[in-house]
Amino acid sequence: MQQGITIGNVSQASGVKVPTIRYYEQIGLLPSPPRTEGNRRSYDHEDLERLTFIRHSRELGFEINEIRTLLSLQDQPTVSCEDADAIASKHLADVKLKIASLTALQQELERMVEGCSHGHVETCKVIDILADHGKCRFHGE
Amino acid sequence: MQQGITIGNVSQASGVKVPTIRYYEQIGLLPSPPRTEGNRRSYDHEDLERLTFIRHSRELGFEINEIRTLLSLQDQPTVSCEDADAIASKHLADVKLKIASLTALQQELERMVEGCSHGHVETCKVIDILADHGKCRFHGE
DNA sequence: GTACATCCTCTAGTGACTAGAGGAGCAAGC
DNA sequence: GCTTGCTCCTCTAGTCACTAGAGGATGTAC
Repeated sequence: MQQGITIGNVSQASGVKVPTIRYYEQIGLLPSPPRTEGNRRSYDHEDLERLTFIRHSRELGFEINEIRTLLSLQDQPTVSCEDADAIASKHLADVKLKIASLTALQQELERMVEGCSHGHVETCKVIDILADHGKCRFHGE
Repeated sequence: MQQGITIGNVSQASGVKVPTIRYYEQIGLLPSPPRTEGNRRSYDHEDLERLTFIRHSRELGFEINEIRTLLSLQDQPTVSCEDADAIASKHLADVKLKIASLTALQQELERMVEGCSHGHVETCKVIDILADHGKCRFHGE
């Protein structure tokens, strides 16, 4: 006789906000749980694990559709994990690119801020660099 | 007798797409240019500079509202550049945080991908780490 | 004159939520 | 039993910075 977990409790336990949980149900990422007599959602331990999986994946920057694939893979333990590996590898490559781009950006911003004369806008390096792309060393993305 | 630049040309020159230029006009980031007899937008060199400023700022990750402030600062050259400096400094701090977070994430993803057995999902590190937050060393953001 | 490119306006869609309205259910204290 | 206050329900609309597409007008090259 296992009684269900309320959405509030599953939210606390998983770290996913209540409206977000309902949103995940709406888009089919989380199965619709049974309801109580009073029409409240009633979750079990498996739902909590699934939500934790989702939250963790989101934290790691995976998109909802990638998570959809990862979740369906998790449900089929005997399948080859090639797909999961591909998703993670692609994601890793993206992250590396982003770090490189942000590092270049950081240098440019530092140059801007350090160059700030703390005087008038006329002589401000911040505005100056933004206005004239030629003075900028950042050409990332 | 200076004749106006078409939206297509100003788009090419600035690197901002045509619909985006119209969008910027709609939200009041770029002033509405005069129109030709045939109702086409007619830009001048100043508009091009402004657009370049916007594009560059967006590339550097500034938000539209920050750009609004930076642009209005640019228009008042005798004002103190404190505000511009504050915006850039805050942005720099954000970027540094993001780099730190992404670097932790990168390590975690590398651990996932390297640990992949290239076998079945059952023994796949990728799925394993996502499912069990305790096995993950990434607690960033 | 006829293709074809470019332009116009307008509405709606994207991703991943978040906010708010308006109402119902439930547990605790009096 | 009754009130208070919390959690829950559904639904719609808003966020950010664009992007896509419909349906039509204008401009230009041959």
